Amino acid sequence: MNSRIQKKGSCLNLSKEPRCMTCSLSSLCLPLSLNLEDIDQLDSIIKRRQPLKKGEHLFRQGDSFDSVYAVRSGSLKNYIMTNDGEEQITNFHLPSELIGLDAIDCASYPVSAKALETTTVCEIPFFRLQELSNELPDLRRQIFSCMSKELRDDKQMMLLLSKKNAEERVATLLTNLSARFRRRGYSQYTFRLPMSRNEIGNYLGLAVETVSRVFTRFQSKQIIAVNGKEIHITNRQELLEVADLNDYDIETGKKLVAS
Amino acid sequence: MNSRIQKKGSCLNLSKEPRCMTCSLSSLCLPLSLNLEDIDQLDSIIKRRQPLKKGEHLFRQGDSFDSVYAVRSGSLKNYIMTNDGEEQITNFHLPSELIGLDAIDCASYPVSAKALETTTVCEIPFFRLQELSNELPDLRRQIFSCMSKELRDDKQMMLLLSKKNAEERVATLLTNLSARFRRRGYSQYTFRLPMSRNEIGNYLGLAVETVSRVFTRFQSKQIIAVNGKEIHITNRQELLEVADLNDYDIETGKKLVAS
DNA sequence: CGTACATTTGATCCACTTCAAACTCGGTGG
DNA sequence: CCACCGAGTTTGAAGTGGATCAAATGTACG
Repeated sequence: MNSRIQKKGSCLNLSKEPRCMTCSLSSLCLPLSLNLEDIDQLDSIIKRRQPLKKGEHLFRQGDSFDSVYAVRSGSLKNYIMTNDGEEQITNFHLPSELIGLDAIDCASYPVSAKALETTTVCEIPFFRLQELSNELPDLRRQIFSCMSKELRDDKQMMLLLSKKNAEERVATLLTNLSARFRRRGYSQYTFRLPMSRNEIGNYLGLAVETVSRVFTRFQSKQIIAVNGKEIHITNRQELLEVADLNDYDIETGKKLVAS
Repeated sequence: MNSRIQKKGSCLNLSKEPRCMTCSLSSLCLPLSLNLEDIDQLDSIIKRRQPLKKGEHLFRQGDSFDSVYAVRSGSLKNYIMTNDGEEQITNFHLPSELIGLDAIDCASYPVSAKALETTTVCEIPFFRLQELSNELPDLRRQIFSCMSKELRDDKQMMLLLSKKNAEERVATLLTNLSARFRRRGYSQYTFRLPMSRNEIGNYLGLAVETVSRVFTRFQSKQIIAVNGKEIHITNRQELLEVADLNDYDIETGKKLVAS
């Protein structure tokens, strides 16, 4: 049995001196198409951090910007503040995902990042990443690529917030999380939500109560099984259909959403 | 009277061989902190295009990606399609603004871009921009900067769609357009909306009728004066307040939006 | 094992949507 | 020159999805 057999997702490199090359996330983090030599260089600039406890901030809106982060384990939320102190969650981050790219031309972070659970991250000092990216076109391309993907995700989020009803929103989130867990090597059918119902509602532009009711409705329709934060997707096909374009009520055939 | 006196906004360089250095938008477009030598190089890769007529596409979702564009005059909308053929407008673009950065790591454009009126653009072939940005760290930084700004704007849009009511949404859009016109050298108080009420509603996640009603309400409150697409901002202060956090009804003191 | 907090469930309310119809305005052809 | 057309816009009236309010239930944790 060789090291290739290790279960994905459970093989985080937790040694004292972790290195990008041996990190189990390397194929995901920064999805790097760098050659090994380049990875060595990237490795040399990455700083490890003490794990964050649930509720701790990685950084706050307004903090001076100096690093991008890659999530190694756990999860975080990004949020911005309205003038009257409400928060609006703009993203959730799971392992292998990058945080802080939207600050790249700023003196300070435009959003806050807070741990949803115990979380470890790799810190990538930006000024050094930038120096290094001057020499490595592939690395540069990867950074562009990450930002560009985030832009596209944002547009999808606008569509969701602007056009989708409550069921479609929740179904879209579950579908999305499922795909991300899968990509990390976890089950796409059974997973644990790292965020509270409140945070789901905040993110999706819904009241907590509505999120809860949709979960209940999905359960009675046998689409998912819910136990607290544990989710099991029972009928993936149906969930996908609800997420994408459930314009007509299945029972009545009546139109639910305007054109 | 010297050339400095020209009215800003009406001094677009329309000669046969326009150059970035002499373009009146140069201080805005790509907000370039490049030195003159660099500008010459940028200039050499920019292609000019036939003006687009109202309703024509600059590119469509799915078209192969090869250029970013800077708007020289006129305006465009970006939109994505839902599975059932509805459109969701994700952005409006006024002169000096860049289009297409969200495609940077894609083979094809993830959104469509359509002219709202007669529109001229500068085409910047991306492969050449990328080549050139390899040599010019400042240019590279500007591209990052533009993408990063768009990311931040997107988060604000999510907040709008998720938390703001109809009046706040419309006020936010007007405030935003006002600032952008101002930045281009036009009046921040009097301007012409390049988009229809329908497009405003689509963008803001509201029904056309709601947009129209808010306009009427703002007029009766003396916040703006509307004549078709012509907008005059009568009470800027009030408009800003409505845009930012009008949580309580001015008349009744009753809470309008949940916390 | 009890207190605080998260989630669920029920009942009511309301901002916005939907449906319907009138109106405005630029263009166009008789 | 004006009647007419169609698209865009406004206005009115009614309906509804989700928010809000209220309260019960479930759950984590010191």
